[in-house]
Amino acid sequence: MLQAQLLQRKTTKVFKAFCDDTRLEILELLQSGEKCACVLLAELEVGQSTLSHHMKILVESGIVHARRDGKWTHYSLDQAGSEDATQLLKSLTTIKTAADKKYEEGCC
Amino acid sequence: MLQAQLLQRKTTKVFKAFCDDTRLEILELLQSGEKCACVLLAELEVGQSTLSHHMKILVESGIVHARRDGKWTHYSLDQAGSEDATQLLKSLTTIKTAADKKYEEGCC
DNA sequence: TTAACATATTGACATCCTTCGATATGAGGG
DNA sequence: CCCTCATATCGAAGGATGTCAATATGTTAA
Repeated sequence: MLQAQLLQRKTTKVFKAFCDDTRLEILELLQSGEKCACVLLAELEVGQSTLSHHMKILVESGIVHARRDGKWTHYSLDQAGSEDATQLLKSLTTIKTAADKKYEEGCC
Repeated sequence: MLQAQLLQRKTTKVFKAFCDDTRLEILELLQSGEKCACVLLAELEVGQSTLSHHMKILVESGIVHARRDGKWTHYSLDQAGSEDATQLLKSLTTIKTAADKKYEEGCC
């Protein structure tokens, strides 16, 4: 429901950027530098509204930066946002060797 | 359709591990060390079949390692898989400063 | 072998996500 | 002020995902 989505963690939003084939293609296109939406549209096999939807997700995740220039919007990889995502991934998957570790073998 | 899922990139599978609140909770629980499924089940507010479903996704993404011990299954963060995911994220978001960069401003 | 327990799988249902076509918004040029 | 172009938003359709209850599988102990 609506409420559930609002309560969803920001973290899931970040990683959803990488969970769709079309978005991965977009990221790969942006690896060679900033690109206009119309250029991305020409390279991809999706409709214009679909591209707009994906760009919104990418921008809101912080992975991509949007720069408006007149009628055009130029997109580029956001290095700061990407670094944040990397740190987030690392912290999620790092084992905390806490001093107060206990009950390790107490299963069931 | 079925075909579409089969053709989906392995990359999306990896990052889907981080795209659900319950799975993030599981990862956080595993940060303090290996844990039995029954322990995870006690800590989370989901049914047993749901937990099993999430553990399968986490294991198949490479982020979590499963160790079978009699009736019990112990899960832990897979450091190698996590490192792979981090590298994947980095490579997806790194700008390639290619020597043959060109047509930078050629929009539309 | 049977019973009890831990985990996995199945089927059903609701929600979420991707996609499209149609339309709205917004900017520039004539 | 209109017209055109670039992008965004809306509404609908279908596919993917998360969840549960029920059941299956597999392991240990009696």
